Amino acid sequence: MQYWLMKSEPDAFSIDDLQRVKIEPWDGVRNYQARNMMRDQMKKGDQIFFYHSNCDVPGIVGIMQVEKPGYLDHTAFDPEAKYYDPKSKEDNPRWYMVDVKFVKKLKRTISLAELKEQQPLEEMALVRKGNRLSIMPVEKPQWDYILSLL
DNA sequence: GCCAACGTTGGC
DNA sequence: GCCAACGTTGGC
Repeated sequence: MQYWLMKSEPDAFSIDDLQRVKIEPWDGVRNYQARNMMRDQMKKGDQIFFYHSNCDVPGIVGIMQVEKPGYLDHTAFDPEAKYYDPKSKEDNPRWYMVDVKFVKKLKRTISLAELKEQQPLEEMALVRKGNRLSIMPVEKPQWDYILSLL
């Protein structure tokens, strides 16, 4: 069992959206590090923090889990799609995604500001300056510590 | 292989 | 809306 954190802009797709649809293909990721984690490392049942970025109060808002491990992100082949990538070919696909499933919404947002105050979390990529990775692994002790803040 | 230019992310 | 920090692209 591994633990992860995935970012989404709530204007585009929020924890409430996930609660409504239950299962969502996490498409549109166009970053190689994130791609590699989805394609090679994420397993069904892995637990994931849902993080709201680019909003009034950025932070962790819920928990989801991997429902379907890495598979082709077909939206890269579609010229009409927002994240169309003409360099991703069907015979040599470049991008992958996973399906995620709603687990729960936290009773409050654990804000980035609060996370930055936590000494046990200072090694987390999330709180490091300039971090832009939209998917990152979370260590089990960090996962437990964050939940203990609730 | 270097690096300038450009585009994107995301906090503030 | 600004801008720092990155990642990508493409000329050389």
